[in-house]
Amino acid sequence: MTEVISSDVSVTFADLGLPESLVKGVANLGYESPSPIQAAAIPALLQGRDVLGQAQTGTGKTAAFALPLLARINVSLNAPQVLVLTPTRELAIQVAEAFTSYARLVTGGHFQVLPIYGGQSYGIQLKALSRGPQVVVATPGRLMDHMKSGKINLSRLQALVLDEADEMLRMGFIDDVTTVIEACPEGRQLAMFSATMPREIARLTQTYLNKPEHIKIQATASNLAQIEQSHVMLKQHHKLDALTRLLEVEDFDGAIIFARTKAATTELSEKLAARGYAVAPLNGDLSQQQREATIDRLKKGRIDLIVATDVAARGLDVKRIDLVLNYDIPLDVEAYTHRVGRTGRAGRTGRAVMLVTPRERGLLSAIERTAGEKIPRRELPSGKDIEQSRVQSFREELVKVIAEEDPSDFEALVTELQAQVDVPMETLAAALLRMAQKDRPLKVAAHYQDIVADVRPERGDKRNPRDRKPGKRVDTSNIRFESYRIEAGRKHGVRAGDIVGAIVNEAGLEKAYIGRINLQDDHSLVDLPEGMPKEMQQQLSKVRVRQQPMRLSRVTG
DNA sequence: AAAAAAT
Repeated sequence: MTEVISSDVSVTFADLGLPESLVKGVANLGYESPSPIQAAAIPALLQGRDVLGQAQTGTGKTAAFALPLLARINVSLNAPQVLVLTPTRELAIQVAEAFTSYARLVTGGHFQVLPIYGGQSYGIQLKALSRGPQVVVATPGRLMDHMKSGKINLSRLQALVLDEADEMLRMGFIDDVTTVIEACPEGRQLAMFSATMPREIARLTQTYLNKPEHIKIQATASNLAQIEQSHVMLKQHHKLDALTRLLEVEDFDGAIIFARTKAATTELSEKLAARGYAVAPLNGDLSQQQREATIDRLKKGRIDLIVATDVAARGLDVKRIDLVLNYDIPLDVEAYTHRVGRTGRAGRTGRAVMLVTPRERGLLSAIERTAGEKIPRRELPSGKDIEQSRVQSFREELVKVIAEEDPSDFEALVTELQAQVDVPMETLAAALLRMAQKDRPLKVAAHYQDIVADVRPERGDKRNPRDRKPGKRVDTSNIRFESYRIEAGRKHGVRAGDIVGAIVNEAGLEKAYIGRINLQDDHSLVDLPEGMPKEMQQQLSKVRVRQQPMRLSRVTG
């Protein structure tokens, strides 16, 4: 096994034995020197050896197999010589595009790469197949369809590649993949690539590979993708509000949000669209046309956000994605690595934030164990953070308008208006600011006030009714549940939708706070009163956990 | 329990 720790940076693609046309081809695409996986895999594949290649996401695995296999293709033979299998349709399209771009300068004969996948009309594929493409990149289902009807001839196949190999050898795929492997000619080369390789599947690879070169690129500071990972611990029903807060504060170009189910992606996408985001869902229930259009729109910047199932977890290479939000924690540990790897492509930096509910703690530690690193916890952005971020983007817009749109036309009108309403310029500007903020208030930070005077214990001790539900029998005999009645009204400046926080000690309720946060549609999250001593904050947050923060939906007084 | 992959 070749364990590469760091590779010689002075190695060039030409040094690896690639023909000149391909060296020029990659140079035209802006690749200067091979990445570690490329440096190790290209020579082995050129020699015709089987390869098991493992390297982090975003480090050029596609080129690591595409370049050497292209080098060995007979361009004047119009029959499939290289076959790549991928777990999703989009990946098949993407890998086919990569092959085409590398081979642009390959001349002599009629070179073609063909993606074969479900959801696309048979007509196009049959016509293209009859022209005898040298490279076929396929998803298993449709490929087998063509194999059964004799529309694809694999007799001249030299090499087969399993992209995302661990996924291709999993339950759902293994039968199809085995069928394809067995249909390939004796002596064909076999290569498997993936960023992840669970132990039980690694064992399985050995039954297919023939004396493989096992290449494993260890993550080092220089080749490890610079992805800043973190998680937030919260309750399920706070997730949507948490997400909108994160999206407001995190500066991003393109982002991908991962949800657990197909239904959740559509639902969440609609909710975000209603909040003004340029967003679309992506899942396997959408038509293939829609799926492709959505990715295209993300690439071209017509949308900035997609909400996806794990259909988009692997391989998807969209350079502008700089933020990955795991709205739901992935159920399988490998998926985490792949989801997060949608950012930080080809040496770029990225961020990944995951929402975790307390009952998912175990999953989080499982992920940390396999990833071999801690995913630090962070707090949610506070109202103050949101306020700062909104003011900042408002300021940027202001500067832009002054620089690019020349607002001097309005200056005379400003003078006139000021004279008419007869207020200082600051007041006028403040009023204009208030009008300009629309549904994203610029003043949002929570303002708390002490309302201890109106807090009275509710008559009698109440058992928490939730713990009395059958099947959830908890011994509550030693726990005293206390309720407090908080009457606050107009005289305290309290309004509907305001939030109550309380500090409780052994003697009972010590202080209650009433506060308001002006975030649109965001009332379920409570910000801690500013300037409170740290230990009091802890008590408050503890109370929040045990007794839901009360929300005054009706105001008396 | 989810999603993916042929129709």
